[in-house]
Amino acid sequence: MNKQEAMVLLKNKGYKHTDKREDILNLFDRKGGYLSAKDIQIALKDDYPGISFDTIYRNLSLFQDLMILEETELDGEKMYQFHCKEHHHHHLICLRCGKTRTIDVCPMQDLSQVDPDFQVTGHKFEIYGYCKECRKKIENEKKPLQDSITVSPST
Amino acid sequence: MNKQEAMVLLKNKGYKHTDKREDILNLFDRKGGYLSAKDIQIALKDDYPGISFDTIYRNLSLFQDLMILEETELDGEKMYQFHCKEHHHHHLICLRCGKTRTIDVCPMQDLSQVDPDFQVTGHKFEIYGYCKECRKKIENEKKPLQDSITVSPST
DNA sequence: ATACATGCAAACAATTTGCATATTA
DNA sequence: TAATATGCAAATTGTTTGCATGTAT
Repeated sequence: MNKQEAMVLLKNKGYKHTDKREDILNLFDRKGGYLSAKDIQIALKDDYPGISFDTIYRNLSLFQDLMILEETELDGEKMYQFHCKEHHHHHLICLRCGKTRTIDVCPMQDLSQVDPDFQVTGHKFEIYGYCKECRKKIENEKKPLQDSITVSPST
Repeated sequence: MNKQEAMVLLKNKGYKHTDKREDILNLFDRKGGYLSAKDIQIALKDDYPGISFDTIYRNLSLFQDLMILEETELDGEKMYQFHCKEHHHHHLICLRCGKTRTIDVCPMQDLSQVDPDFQVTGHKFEIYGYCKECRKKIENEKKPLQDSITVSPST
């Protein structure tokens, strides 16, 4: 799913076009990763200084109902990204920027016989860490400190 | 970790013995699965009608700090169970009763080379569903309805 | 007696809702 | 204009905190 498809879907379903709605979808299109309600509020602050969380939440939950977005919960916060209906997969999730990278391996494939008495209804497999870009940024933030350490290499 | 060990640990660390603390640990010992703060409050209602959530939360978070309990987040609620430090593993989690069953398979073992640029710091793999006991209970709840359906098998 | 534990009330953060108003089709 | 979207304010839920009091050591 992407912004274009989402806009068409909304129109077909009779939902109205609004700038905020479009811009929220734009954010997801540009970002290509998970965003929280707060992320959206911050990102739209310039264009819509007074945008209310109600609107954001209402739209997120509408988008979720329409399968435009999919949700996960990260550290107590709901995060959304475009729904990928093409095939079942999981994600690497960057804890700093929220960007995700698809991994096609699903651990369930190897687990057909874990426990025949347990009726499986769902599963969650997520890998957390830091993406290449964020690793660089983290390194740069550390630099000044690291230098002073590197100067005195041993005791 | 179990109640006995936890009590010893608490004493050694200088924390005081209280009935509530012990009974909370008893709950985890008896249950052997995830419990939420609310679960605990309900379970202790008879013995401590006025038990406050503060106390429950404070103890849960103390227990977590001391590695007595481990936490997961299920549907926006924090859930706790005894911490298993013996070996890395994952869980089948019953969505009805919270009981867990260990599975020793870890999908990370097969994923050494997913993305060399992504620095992995953690992962989550949980399988959700219904345990044997809860499946039975769910069946029984459905029974009356099922009977009336079974009487007229076809059109 | 002293330190730690608890209850109370209040604060918090994330999210949701009712209702009046504003906006799109 | 008719239906949908938004803002406002207030409610809800899960959780945390300050402070006075209570209790285990």
